[in-house]
Amino acid sequence: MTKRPFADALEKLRAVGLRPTRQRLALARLLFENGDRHLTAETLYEEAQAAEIRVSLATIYNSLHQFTEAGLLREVAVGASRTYFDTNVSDHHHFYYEDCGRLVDIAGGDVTVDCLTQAPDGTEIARVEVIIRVAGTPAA
Amino acid sequence: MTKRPFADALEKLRAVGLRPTRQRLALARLLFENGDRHLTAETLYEEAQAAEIRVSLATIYNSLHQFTEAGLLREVAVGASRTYFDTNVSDHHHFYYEDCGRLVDIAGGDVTVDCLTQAPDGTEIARVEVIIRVAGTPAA
DNA sequence: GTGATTGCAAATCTTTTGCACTAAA
DNA sequence: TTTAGTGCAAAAGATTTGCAATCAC
Repeated sequence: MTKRPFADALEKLRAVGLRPTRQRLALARLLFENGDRHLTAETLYEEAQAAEIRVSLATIYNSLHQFTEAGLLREVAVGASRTYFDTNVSDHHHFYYEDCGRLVDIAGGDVTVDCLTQAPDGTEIARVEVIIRVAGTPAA
Repeated sequence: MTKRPFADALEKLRAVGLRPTRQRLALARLLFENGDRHLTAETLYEEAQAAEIRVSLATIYNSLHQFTEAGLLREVAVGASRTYFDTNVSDHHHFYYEDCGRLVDIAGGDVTVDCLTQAPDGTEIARVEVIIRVAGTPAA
């Protein structure tokens, strides 16, 4: 990590043109100071409460979407029950542990996808998403 | 298709041990008589109403899940807004048109996935799901 | 008959929205 | 000051649940 957590979060927000409010700064620190993470709005909300950060659930949702739009987060679609956000925005894929609902990154280079079928005219590929669904729970 | 739609639906339900009620038979016919389809509970409900089939939304949900558990349908996770069900249960993947929300099958053989990372001990791969997200709307 | 299935309406859960209040520039 | 951002509480949308009525066997 870094030794200037506050300054880093500030810079991160400024870089994408988001006004660095108290809430956004605090959430950015929770999100980005602890390496690659996968979390839901509810998870982040609980973390914020545990850290005594005063922020509403509505603001959590707002921030998650703004961060995503700004490219600081990525949405991962695993199912219809809730939305996961990934702090790792580099090109990579996921294991999804169906029994515990956990997501685990697979490094981008470790998965190769070859598709013989073209996207139709007038369209272009936005992203290729691979989810490897796993039964059972990882030891970790 | 076939020339015995009713008998086929009946057989399909019997084969998986689901009691062939009026509702399940009618839904099975809607689902399986028209080739490969991707639909949501709401979509199927509207179709049923259009076809003058008396069935409640709760029963639609029940049936979709029972059919899925029985292996007659497959759930496709594209996002958190709603659940899609696919009548094609063979090994294949999907294009997802983000602008119109449509799913299109990609034949199983047309996508190759190579993963160098193993699933952890004590777990096993249930399914590999590839979704190619496409911006724009297909001509069709 | 008897247990499975259905329909309805209410409940639940996640996410969004409207709007008055607060804070950043 | 001026505009963007926040919190609250209500609304919305998808799905589930409880339970009495109905149906398949």
